[in-house]
Amino acid sequence: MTIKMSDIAKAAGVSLATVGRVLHNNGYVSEEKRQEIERIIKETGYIPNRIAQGLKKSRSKIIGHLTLFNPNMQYQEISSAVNAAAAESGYQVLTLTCHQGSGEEEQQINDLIGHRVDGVIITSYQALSQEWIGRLLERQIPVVMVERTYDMPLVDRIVVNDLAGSKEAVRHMLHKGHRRIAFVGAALDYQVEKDRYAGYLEALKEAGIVPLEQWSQLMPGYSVEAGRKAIDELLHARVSPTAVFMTSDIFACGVLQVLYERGLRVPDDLSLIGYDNTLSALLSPPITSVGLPFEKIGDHAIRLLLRRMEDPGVSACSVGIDPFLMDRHTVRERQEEQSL
Amino acid sequence: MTIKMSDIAKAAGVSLATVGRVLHNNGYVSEEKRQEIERIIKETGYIPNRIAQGLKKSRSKIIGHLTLFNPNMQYQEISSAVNAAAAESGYQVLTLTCHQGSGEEEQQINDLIGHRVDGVIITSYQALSQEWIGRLLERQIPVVMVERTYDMPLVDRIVVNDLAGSKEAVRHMLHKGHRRIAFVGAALDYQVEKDRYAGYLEALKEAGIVPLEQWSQLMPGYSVEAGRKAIDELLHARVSPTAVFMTSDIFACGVLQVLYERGLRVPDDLSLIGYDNTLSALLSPPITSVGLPFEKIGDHAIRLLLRRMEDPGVSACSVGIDPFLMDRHTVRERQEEQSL
DNA sequence: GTGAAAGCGCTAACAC
DNA sequence: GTGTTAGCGCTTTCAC
Repeated sequence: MTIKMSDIAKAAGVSLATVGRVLHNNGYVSEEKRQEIERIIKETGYIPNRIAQGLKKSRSKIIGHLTLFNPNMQYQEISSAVNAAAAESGYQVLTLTCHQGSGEEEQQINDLIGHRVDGVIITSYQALSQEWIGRLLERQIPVVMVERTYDMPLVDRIVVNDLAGSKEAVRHMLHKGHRRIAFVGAALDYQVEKDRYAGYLEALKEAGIVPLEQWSQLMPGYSVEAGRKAIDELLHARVSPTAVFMTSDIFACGVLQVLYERGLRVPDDLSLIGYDNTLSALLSPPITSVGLPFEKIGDHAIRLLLRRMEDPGVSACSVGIDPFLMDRHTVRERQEEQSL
Repeated sequence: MTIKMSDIAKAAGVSLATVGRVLHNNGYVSEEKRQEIERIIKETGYIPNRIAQGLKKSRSKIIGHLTLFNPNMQYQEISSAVNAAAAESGYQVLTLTCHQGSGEEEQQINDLIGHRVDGVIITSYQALSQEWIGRLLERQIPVVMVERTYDMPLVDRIVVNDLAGSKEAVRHMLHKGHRRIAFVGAALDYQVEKDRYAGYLEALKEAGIVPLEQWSQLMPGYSVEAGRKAIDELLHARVSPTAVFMTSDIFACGVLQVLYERGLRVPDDLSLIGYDNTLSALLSPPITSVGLPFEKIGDHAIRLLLRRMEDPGVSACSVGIDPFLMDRHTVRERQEEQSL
């Protein structure tokens, strides 16, 4: 049998309430008894039963995190940041990792509700429809969405300024003298990808460049294979690009593989910039990538959740996060005369 | 207010017990009432409160998973597999990710105990001393260790047959005609690394080869940087190797970077095999790697936990898992006359 | 077939 | 300063 509060009380010859006062450090307890109770707690290694606390207080002190399994590591990074931030506020995180398109949503949402989580963070969960989120809201469970968000009342959002991120990346290429710049991204079904594509187009527009249609490779999803296909197309373009901006490091993996096979070098033969700043550091060569401040994202997510727990009716807010460019020198300097 | 069992009972005009019988599908309930109760449950979207269930049954239906944050993705894979296996048995997983050497252990163990997890899976947690594991055992919480294990009574283990894995990798190189084969691993503080090194040595011994001391690069830890340093040493060896076996894909990242910088190609100039089969598929070129069957590991971990929950006194057992060689053709065929 | 009731371990309002 | 007590939502034994 595990030791419980009443055991402590009995051993110390006091009531449950007094033990409770010592544990929560509130109310008056004589110094003498306090010492004695603390001694017994330490000695017996008593740890309060969170389940009982949860039942009593209608707070589980557990936060749910719905995320995707993904070969890229950004979700792992966010998950880690969320865990750390939650722990600081005395919460634990129940992470449910969904495999895209698996139809596990209902079960997962029910599991979270069943455990009476105090809030839910949804990270880049493309597959999760508003209906499921509604199930949480009905029950007054605060929800924060990260990166791929819906504009729903009562749902707070953390929005990465992807337009600025991709614009900065493409501008970096422009400053280095590139004018034939290609884009590799996923289908424009989601806001993130729309923004990243818009950033690309805007930066070019500022420079007075109209990109060839062939230079925009919009792939069905994020994968190494998609990266391979994209670069294959680009290398066969009527006018081939001198630089390629990709909306995910996972595309970069495929791109680098094809270049490697053909004996083309980065940045000598082609300049590259990726996105997420996760895998990019591990590749050959390590590539410049747009990075996200993961800890900041985790902190904000928890903060928004806590805010809404205190005041469930507060109107939804949207926190903007600025990405940064992690330069690993994979954009080559080009001379004027070389440009198109 | 969330809806609860008594609400269902009231709406159906029956007692709590009858609703309970319907929910758990045991005991006799008239078909009529059953239908009515089921209808109301569906209509109201009632979801049982796991916290109350947990308190009553002294079972949280939560399993703890202690793991490491790591740029390699093996833990993410294992985590995913554990989640899936747990879900199949009606459990959820509370994953606590530790950053090596951070001293978070006590807090994390206490959190798990506080939540009264029904069992704990410990994955490759080099930093976790037996003392902390003892805290769990004292409380009769079943523990399964994966990969880096201690030989403790009542602790079940999942042991990867790393000796066989690395032996197979090195034999593969030998079959292809290599005789100058180098080893890049982490310090031999842990059994995994000892086994992997032993497999390397045994395979060479079988072939009657005595490796140069310089060919064994035992690095302080797993990192890209360590991979870079190791290959640097190997390229400057008195007699340079034609093939390199690495105990982690993360080393391969660094190795490939250095080779790339020097214009050396894989497998033309150097043959490579990695370990874990995670990052290896993403690199340029994708490299042959020793892979672990992650789902199997997750399944076994959960199975062992469930077994011990039923029968806490059962003697500790150790499940062996065989790795496999994922061939991506990064070991070049060598002619006889080229060998040493 | 169905219901009443005790109690899981803890919290907090209230009484002394 | 300290103790008593009424639940939190559910399970399950026992009685009818």
